[in-house]
Amino acid sequence: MTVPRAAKTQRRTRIQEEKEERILDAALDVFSSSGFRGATIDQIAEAAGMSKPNLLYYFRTKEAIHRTLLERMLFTWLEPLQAFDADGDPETEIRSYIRRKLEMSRDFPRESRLFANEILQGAPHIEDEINGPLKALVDEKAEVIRTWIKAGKLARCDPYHLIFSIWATTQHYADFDVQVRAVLGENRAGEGRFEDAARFLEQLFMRGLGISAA
Amino acid sequence: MTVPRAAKTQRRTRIQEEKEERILDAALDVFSSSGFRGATIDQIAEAAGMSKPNLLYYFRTKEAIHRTLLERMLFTWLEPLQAFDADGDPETEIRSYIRRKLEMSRDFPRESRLFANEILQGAPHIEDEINGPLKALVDEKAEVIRTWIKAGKLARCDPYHLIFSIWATTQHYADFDVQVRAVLGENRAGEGRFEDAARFLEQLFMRGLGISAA
DNA sequence: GTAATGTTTTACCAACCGGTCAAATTATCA
DNA sequence: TGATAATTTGACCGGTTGGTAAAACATTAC
Repeated sequence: MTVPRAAKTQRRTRIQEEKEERILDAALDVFSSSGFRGATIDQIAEAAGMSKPNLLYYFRTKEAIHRTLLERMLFTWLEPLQAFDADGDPETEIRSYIRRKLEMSRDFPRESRLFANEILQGAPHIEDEINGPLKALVDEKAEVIRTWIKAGKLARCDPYHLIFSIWATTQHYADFDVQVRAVLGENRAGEGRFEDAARFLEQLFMRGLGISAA
Repeated sequence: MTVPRAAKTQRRTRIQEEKEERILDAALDVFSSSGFRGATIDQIAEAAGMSKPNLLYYFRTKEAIHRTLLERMLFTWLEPLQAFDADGDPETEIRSYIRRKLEMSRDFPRESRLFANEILQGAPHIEDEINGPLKALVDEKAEVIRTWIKAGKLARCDPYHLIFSIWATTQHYADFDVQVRAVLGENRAGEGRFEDAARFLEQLFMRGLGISAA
């Protein structure tokens, strides 16, 4: 008996902590490469090195694992945009935003793919977050960009599509990694590809937005 | 008896033609929003308005449907890049490439998502196409871009990352449609969003690549 | 019209899926 | 140490899944 399944808000054993972490890590592997429906508990359990019932002792359902992963991911995912500072100057802010997003694609590709999978399938599990907090945050930062434009610090452009294009270009290196590697070939697909991408994107956006050339 | 299942290269009945088309259309719906593993034959059959065994009379396996869709899609998908003309001038070529890719995101979002799903999951079914024809095509066009740069018609930049960034920004409007709509809100998420995107992207790339301002 | 061919349906199967249960095992702590 | 609570396991269940078999039904060609 004893129903500590997935923690009762308090009192988490060392084992609980450890196993839950292992499950989430394994689940991130599986969900990010198969989507929610395509993933099976057995796959996750095997990747985590435990039996299915044992896994279900820590997370009651497949959805519970998925939900936990999405919550964690969303937080870190939006952090770089949070950092966007209205008082900073556009060049620094945009340049470092691109850089941070690119670093996230490099260091957390599975999280990026988890998110991509979720959105691709219509965001059934994070509809509220998308329509609520995420939209609010983007609205806020779009306003910041607009003030920069009004102050003549930035070429006139649609701030929403600017944000979309930064998301798209940076996340591409995580979500379409297989394609990027294949196209670049063995010589150029090493870790250096992120440096190359950073150089290209910074130039593109700096010049494209009428900021001093890169 | 009679084993015409999925066509014996010749002699296709009107009914065959018609039903296969209906199946592929339904399958595109399902695969593009659930991925290969997440899709079920039953879902496809229901969407196509026929029984599962009936569907399996036309396509022997789930994989056969998926393979057919991917083949068709890849052809149309790469066509715009094919059109990239070395003798044209960079401004026209790049501008119309962006425009065509954006139109494809608008008119064939399901195809875009089918492709995105496949790449996200590691491209298990189109590995060969990616490493072969696709890479070759990109290599060829990257060379075209390089000659433009050498001729001083374009700012110096990495042609591969240029192509990636066009792919990423345009396909974003199909693959991340749910997010785009949510962020833009009801007022600005109408069909006009593609016009806005086109305007923004053309400006970004034209200026970013050192071509006359948009 | 009838025979051959093409199409659809009903019934079915074995494997897999998410999840439960109760018993067995292990860790914790007084 | 022993009692108690935490963890792990194997056996199991009902529903779903990809796919088959065979017969009923429809269409076409002669």
